[in-house]
Amino acid sequence: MGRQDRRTMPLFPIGIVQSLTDLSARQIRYYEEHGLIHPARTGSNRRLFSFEDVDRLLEIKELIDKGVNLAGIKEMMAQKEVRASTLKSEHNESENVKKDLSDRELREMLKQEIFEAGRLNKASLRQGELSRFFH
Amino acid sequence: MGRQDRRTMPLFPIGIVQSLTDLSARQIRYYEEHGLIHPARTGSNRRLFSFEDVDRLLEIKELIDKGVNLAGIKEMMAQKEVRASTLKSEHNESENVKKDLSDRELREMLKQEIFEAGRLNKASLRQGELSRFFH
DNA sequence: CAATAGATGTTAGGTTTTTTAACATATATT
DNA sequence: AATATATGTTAAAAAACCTAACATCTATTG
Repeated sequence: MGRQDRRTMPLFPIGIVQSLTDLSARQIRYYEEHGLIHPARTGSNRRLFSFEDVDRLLEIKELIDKGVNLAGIKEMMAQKEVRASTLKSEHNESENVKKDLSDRELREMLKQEIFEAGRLNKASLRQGELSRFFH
Repeated sequence: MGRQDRRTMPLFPIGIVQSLTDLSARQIRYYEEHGLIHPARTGSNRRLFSFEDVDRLLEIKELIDKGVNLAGIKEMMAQKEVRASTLKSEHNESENVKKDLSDRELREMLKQEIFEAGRLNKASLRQGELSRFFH
């Protein structure tokens, strides 16, 4: 939960996001207009982007560079969403299993999870996604 | 090196830092004026704060809340600096030692380092420092 | 080929944020 | 009582951001 908050916490105004993604403000707003991203807003209507938003923009940019049009990108994002929630529900199943384990086993699994987190972190640096880069 | 860049990369305008730290802009600028933080500037002279800067501000805030005055905080920061560079040079020594190890040993140490990174991460969540929170 | 749709650039006018500098205030120290 | 410290408040200018409109370029389609 905490980790999700961090990925989705609104932090960056559009200017920072421009320099982070090398996209123009026009492009960023256009992608929002077409539902590819959903940045938060401040009380005074400024856009505020999370790490997750910036990640999505970087993915969008890559696909744009490959010649994929917005419809295609939208579709790919949607499919990715499906895959993610599938994985999540699978993960939840294994979480339920955990409920029946002994303390010792739990501690062992926790150690392993922390280790895996670190390992994944390292591995993901290669694919240039920002929030992973920053986590 | 990459990790250092991430901690020190200028990302946040002062407005975000205000909401992140619950300090007033006046306070933040005053602390800069007195050398407690050194935020970067954009080409157009706006302050841009890194995770490290925000961390420092959170530390400053804690000390302020404890009644420490700026001179005291400055001193504590300086001492902390000394401790950090001591640790760093110690770390460098152990890095030098590594140069003479076998591949197998190197791989083992790397695993251990990654694990430690994860462990430290967890532990530090309690003390409310932002960049650790986000790493 | 002409018309249309998609993606981005550019411009204009208005609002918000940030900056520095100055002055005000409250509290602690001398 | 005077001074120093820390912060608030205000003003004016510069920069960033907002929406909306119009322009341009490219690809597709009739």
